[in-house]
Amino acid sequence: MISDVARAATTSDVFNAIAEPQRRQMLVLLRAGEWPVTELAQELGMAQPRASKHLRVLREVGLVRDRKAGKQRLYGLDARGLRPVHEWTGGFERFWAESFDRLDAYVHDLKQQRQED
Amino acid sequence: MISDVARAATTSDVFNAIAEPQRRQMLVLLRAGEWPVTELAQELGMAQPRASKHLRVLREVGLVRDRKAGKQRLYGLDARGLRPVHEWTGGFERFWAESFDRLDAYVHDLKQQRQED
DNA sequence: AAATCATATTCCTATATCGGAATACGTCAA
DNA sequence: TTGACGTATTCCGATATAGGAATATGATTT
Repeated sequence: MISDVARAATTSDVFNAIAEPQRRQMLVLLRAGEWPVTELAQELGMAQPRASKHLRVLREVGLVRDRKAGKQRLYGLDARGLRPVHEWTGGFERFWAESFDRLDAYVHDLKQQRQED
Repeated sequence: MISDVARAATTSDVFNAIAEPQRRQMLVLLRAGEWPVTELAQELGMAQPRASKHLRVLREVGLVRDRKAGKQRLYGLDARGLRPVHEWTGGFERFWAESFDRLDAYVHDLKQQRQED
């Protein structure tokens, strides 16, 4: 009996995929073009199996595509999946400008509060 | 001896904080203004402790601020932390337009390849 | 102080992940 | 076929979470 409780969504969505710093680095490198696993690994200073695992996650969420190229396997970027993330955060754009004022007010209130304690 | 290996970064950064769907929903609700925990929980159909835990994560990464309001504690949005995410994904903007073409070509190649197998 | 309402925390369990090491798999060349 | 090279997978171990339930903490009112 496999309980479905505990950890809801997993690495199978883009938000989770890019939550890992090293995977983000990989995506950045891939903007320059296609890379074989080994070179990516070397560039990022990680062992090859580790690179392969991260690439697998990226592939599973569709951020990366691979194709055979002789002995090698070249990984390439498919950035379309990042668009929803960009748009989601974009929905907060007007707030992070606002936040400054609001925050100032907030901090001000806090100080008042402290003095009153 | 606490090994530092295993899971690199944790919930202590924004990317991870927003990797959780429910936390994203919270942030969206918070755009409408400040909310007490209980109402947020109810709106999202989750128990109060759960909401508190998620809010704690959001607070720790700075996406949310709270202030006392009588018996209640009102949570408010501080969207500034989302800006880096927006900008990071924005760095791929020109690629997700491109991707269509590149992908078409890719898929085309794939078909060729399959036929040759 | 006691009761009450609002929120945070703790304890426990199930699972998800990351990393390393070893190894399996695939492909090309001799 | 056998090497050799490039890449993926499997098998650990350690840790990070998420959720639930129960409980502790805070603040307000009577």
